[in-house]
Amino acid sequence: MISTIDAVLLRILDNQLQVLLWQRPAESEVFASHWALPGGWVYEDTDQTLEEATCRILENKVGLTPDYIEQVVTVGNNHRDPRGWSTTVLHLALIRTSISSITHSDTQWVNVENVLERRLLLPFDHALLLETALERLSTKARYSTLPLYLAEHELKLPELQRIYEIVLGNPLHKRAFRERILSANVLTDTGVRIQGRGSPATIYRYAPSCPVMLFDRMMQGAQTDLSD
Amino acid sequence: MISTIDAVLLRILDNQLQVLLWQRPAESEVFASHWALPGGWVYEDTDQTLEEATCRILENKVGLTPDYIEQVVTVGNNHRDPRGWSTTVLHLALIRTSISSITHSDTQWVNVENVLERRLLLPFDHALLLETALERLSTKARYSTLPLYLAEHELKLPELQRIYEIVLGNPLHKRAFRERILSANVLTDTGVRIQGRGSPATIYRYAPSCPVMLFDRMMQGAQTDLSD
DNA sequence: TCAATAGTGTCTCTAAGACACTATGAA
DNA sequence: TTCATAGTGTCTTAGAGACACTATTGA
Repeated sequence: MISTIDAVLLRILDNQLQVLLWQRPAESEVFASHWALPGGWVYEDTDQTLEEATCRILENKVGLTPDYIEQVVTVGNNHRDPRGWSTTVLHLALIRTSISSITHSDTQWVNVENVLERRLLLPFDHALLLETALERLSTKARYSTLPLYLAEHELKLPELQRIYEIVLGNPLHKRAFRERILSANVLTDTGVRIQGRGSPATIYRYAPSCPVMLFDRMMQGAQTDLSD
Repeated sequence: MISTIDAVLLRILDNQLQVLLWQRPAESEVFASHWALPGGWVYEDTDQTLEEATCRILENKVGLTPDYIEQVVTVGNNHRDPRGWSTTVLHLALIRTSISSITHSDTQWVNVENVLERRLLLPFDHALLLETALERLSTKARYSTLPLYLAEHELKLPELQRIYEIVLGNPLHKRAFRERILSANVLTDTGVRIQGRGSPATIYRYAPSCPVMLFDRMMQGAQTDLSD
């Protein structure tokens, strides 16, 4: 049995979700040189656990250490790989933009839209895997602080709201959003105020190791098109 | 690599959650004749998908076809099986009591408490797997109609409330519970009223194939000890 | 001065929680 | 008649959604 690990590693750039793709080696038996989700085999001799294997693959093949990794689902069947029965453990990984750029040369960040709208075709069932991981992210964004892992350690609330809106695909109410996030008690006011185009914004900080906090209501988002 | 599927199959009897255990063969290399979670290998020649393999294993080894099966997590590491690296895809399965009894002779239903309180020791990491599956069930019970799959197709609302309370481990408010469940529109009033000790209860019916409906608030349960 | 941005005040609405109440029928 | 059980009425509460408002500062 072919047994692999795949990762959907996401970041936010220019108000868009981007996924990291990895170029399959030119000597691959199938889909040679195609751009795919980064993945690899478990090395039973050196990896103690699946989690360890996932970290190793991301560090070695891609060169990144994401702030957050979560197992999404395991897909196994006899048609996803032309070579025969194949199983993959799919992971969702999030990284903040500021540390996302130093990757290996056989990788590139692409807007997820390009894959979703079939402008960029991925091998195997990787498009479906991407969709599954994105669905997990947007579902959790409705009731948790998970998208915080896409933000910098020091951030402005409007920035974080924008991240949520990108992940959810719809606008949010500024008032409700602020109350919600601040009530989770993961952000501390640094006291710094940053001046931009308008009124100065408060800079908050979150602990890199802070847990994902859960709310007990889902956010629906705004019906109207106003986010402020 | 040893790659298996395991299932936590649950039912409710006598106001208790029960899990189905399966006796490992006497000739097993490890944990021979021990009671364990039912599981088995994927047969790449005959199983088309992981889901198919899961159903086959439950039908062949146990003799049951659960109403609901969901993948929970995949656990892989080098210490869960004394023989070496081992991966298992854990599933949560629910079955209604009335069809749960005709099982193979090398199986038995036991109260989950016996495992959780270490009165009954399971081999490998099966106790941990059981806890993981139970946590998934109780988490989902807080915001979905999932526990309906533990109930009969025709049921009284107080019965269903009791099932939720067993799964959640705490009492619920009758008023809020009724509104919630009925608002999900999965139950239809059969018009039948059943008389028991007290006032006659309305019999509702759910479609065997009805989807798990999600609420957008979590149920907290009652602080006080009243459920009616 | 004006436009863009951050942030607050406050009203409504919905569903959960709290609790008392009525209705029914077996023991 | 009593009491266990099913089911309803209605108030409170918390938080999301709606929307208007003030405050600050760069262009």
